[in-house]
Amino acid sequence: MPPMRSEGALIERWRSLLTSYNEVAGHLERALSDEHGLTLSEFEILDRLVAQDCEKRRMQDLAADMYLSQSALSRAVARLEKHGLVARALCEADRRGVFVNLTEQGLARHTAARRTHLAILAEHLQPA
Amino acid sequence: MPPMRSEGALIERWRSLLTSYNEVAGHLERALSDEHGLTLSEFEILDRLVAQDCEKRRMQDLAADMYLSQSALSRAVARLEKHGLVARALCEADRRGVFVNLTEQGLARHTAARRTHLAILAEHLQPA
DNA sequence: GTACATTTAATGCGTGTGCAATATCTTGGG
DNA sequence: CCCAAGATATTGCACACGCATTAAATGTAC
Repeated sequence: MPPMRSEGALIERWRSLLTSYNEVAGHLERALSDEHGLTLSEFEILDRLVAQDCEKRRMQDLAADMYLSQSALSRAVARLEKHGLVARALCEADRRGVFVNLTEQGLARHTAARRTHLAILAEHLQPA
Repeated sequence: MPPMRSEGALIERWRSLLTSYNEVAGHLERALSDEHGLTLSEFEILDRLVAQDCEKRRMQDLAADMYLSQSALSRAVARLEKHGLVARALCEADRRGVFVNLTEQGLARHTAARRTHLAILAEHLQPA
């Protein structure tokens, strides 16, 4: 059996994580939605697209370092495309794959939203 | 302007929080649902009911130290009641209020689910 | 005592999510 | 060449959530 003494600490850390996450995520989602019309997931996708190099923009590559399920990612990208922030393109080398490319609008939106993002983090993410 | 040097660290801490949360919450929700038919929120409600003293079981008191919105809490409690795990009772002193009481079944379900909860935390919650 | 504001919980509604099933394409074996 | 197995992305479906609204009870001012 695992040591009993660690259970309390384990739960405490989880509660702390849960509280911190919900505090920050709540404010972040509201702010991103109200000020920029973006879901947190949508912002995270844009954030990865501006950072990653061009070769790594297929759906599966996005999915690989995100927390979203395959279907949620697919729909989030569909929403972004519908609003003109990304463009999907067939991958010619492997026609099963789909490339996701940032548009000018998408880059601009991310740049604007990034300010809000940082402001909310500075305000609500505990320093330790 | 805030110091630029802190921005990177801020984002890094947020990313870390996001990753940890989703890792643990994902496994936790699956396990609680598959093995005990409980949502994470429902388990958290039960968990608070077994811990709090009798005077603090009104909806608003539950809401006070939870991350859920008022409506989400209301519906979660409704689900728990529908499955016989809690019972709602009118508060006679202030007939707007609603008391939430754990049933025998609710206590038993929590006891069982708690094992799963701890096991998942031990397995997926990073030690630091 | 009646009218208005406040508090408390429930409900209508739209939406983002995960799971399972599906569609399309690629790869490997015969 | 063809067909089964695997990989990749999308879609059907049920559901938990938040926001805004509503319903009911309490409190307050006149």
